[in-house]
Amino acid sequence: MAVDLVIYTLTKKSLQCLLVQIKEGPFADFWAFPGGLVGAGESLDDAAVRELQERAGLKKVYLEQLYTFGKPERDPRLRVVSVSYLALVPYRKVKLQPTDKYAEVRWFPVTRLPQLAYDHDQVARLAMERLHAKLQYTNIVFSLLPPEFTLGELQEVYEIILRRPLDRRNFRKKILALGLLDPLPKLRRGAHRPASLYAFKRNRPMVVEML
Amino acid sequence: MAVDLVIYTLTKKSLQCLLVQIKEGPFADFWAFPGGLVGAGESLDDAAVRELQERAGLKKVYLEQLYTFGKPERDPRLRVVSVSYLALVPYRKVKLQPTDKYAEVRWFPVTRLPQLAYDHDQVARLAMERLHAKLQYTNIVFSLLPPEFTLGELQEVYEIILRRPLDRRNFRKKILALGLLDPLPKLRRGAHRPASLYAFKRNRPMVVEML
DNA sequence: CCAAAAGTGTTGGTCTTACACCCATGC
DNA sequence: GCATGGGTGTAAGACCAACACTTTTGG
Repeated sequence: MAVDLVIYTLTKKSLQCLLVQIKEGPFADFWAFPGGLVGAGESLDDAAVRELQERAGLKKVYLEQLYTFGKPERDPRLRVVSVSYLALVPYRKVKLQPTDKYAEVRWFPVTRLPQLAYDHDQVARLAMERLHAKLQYTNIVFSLLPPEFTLGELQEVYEIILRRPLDRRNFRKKILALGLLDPLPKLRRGAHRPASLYAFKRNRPMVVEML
Repeated sequence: MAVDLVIYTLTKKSLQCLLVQIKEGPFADFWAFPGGLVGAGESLDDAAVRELQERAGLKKVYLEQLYTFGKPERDPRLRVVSVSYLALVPYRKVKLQPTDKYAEVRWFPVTRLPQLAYDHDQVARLAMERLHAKLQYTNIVFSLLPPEFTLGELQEVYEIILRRPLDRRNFRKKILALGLLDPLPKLRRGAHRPASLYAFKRNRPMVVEML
């Protein structure tokens, strides 16, 4: 009984996920999603939270169960049923934890994943599908963003994950009409015209037709 | 490691699910969703298919994984992680299989479920939510219907599961426009004006915006 | 002839999409 | 002054919801 975590974050204008390089066994040197066995007195959710903490030093981020993989042959050594989880973390808060459990731990853009161990290519596909879908009918995008952001940044997140351009005027109209955002009396100043900052009124997952 | 099945069917103008009455242990006499341990060399999906076969004498129906429940205390005797599945079966094809594993096995309308063992009330809630959602954006309704049906019957299925009335003209327009149905050169004759029969062109789950 | 379900179109409102120009700033 | 992203409105078409009468049959 194990959990595996697909941990997504946004950085360098791309969606990335955390992978670990396996040290030993038949999949040595392969990359995989981080995971580990579930403790005897531990719930699945607890195990996922713990794993997230051990890898990224984070608690209290968006975390949901994805799917359970249970083909007997998925791990050639012994039977391991694995419950996969999807996590969304804001890049700024992540502190990758040093560990000798793995040869390496690092972020990969989801468009350039290496070959994955076990059945983790299936996991990767499922996680992306789920993320796509949930982005459109829930507000979970907040968990990838810093507390304050511009509408341009918000739109950029959608464009990166959905891989399609959105019309700026329509996007702003739609999002503002939902009334999920508080306009802040501040501006983000940068190289160009300053942009108003916004914050989510509620940082709690809700189902809302976003697009 | 166990699987539990929420098996839905339609009969007597209501949505019903199959429950079993537990014989022994702390939940003796309680009703629960049928389920059982996963065999050593068996995949989760295979275990679910087997369980469906053992209870309802059915293969090849719609079956999907729902969610995995893994709180250590969910079964007070020993830790059992349970993977729940959702199945949709056409009532006419079901042959409830005799068994002495349970005190009783029978259909309950989903609106009148008894108190359930373990965490099966959660399972019941989740299964209903999933069914509601999937009915609207996939064509899985075909798995609850006989091969030939009238538009009135199809509409009735939606009304029963979604628990809201639909406008007949709009419903027909929408469904026919999707082009998923073949009109058959036959009529269903009954007490009143005969209705044309239809069949799904493809009996394979697909994502389609049905409503 | 009556009850019951089948069948059928139109309209108004809402929602979605497409589209172009000026603005504020840093360099 | 120019390059860059910020900010804004409108019009056409698609889609959706509401609505009532006639037909066909069995009993």
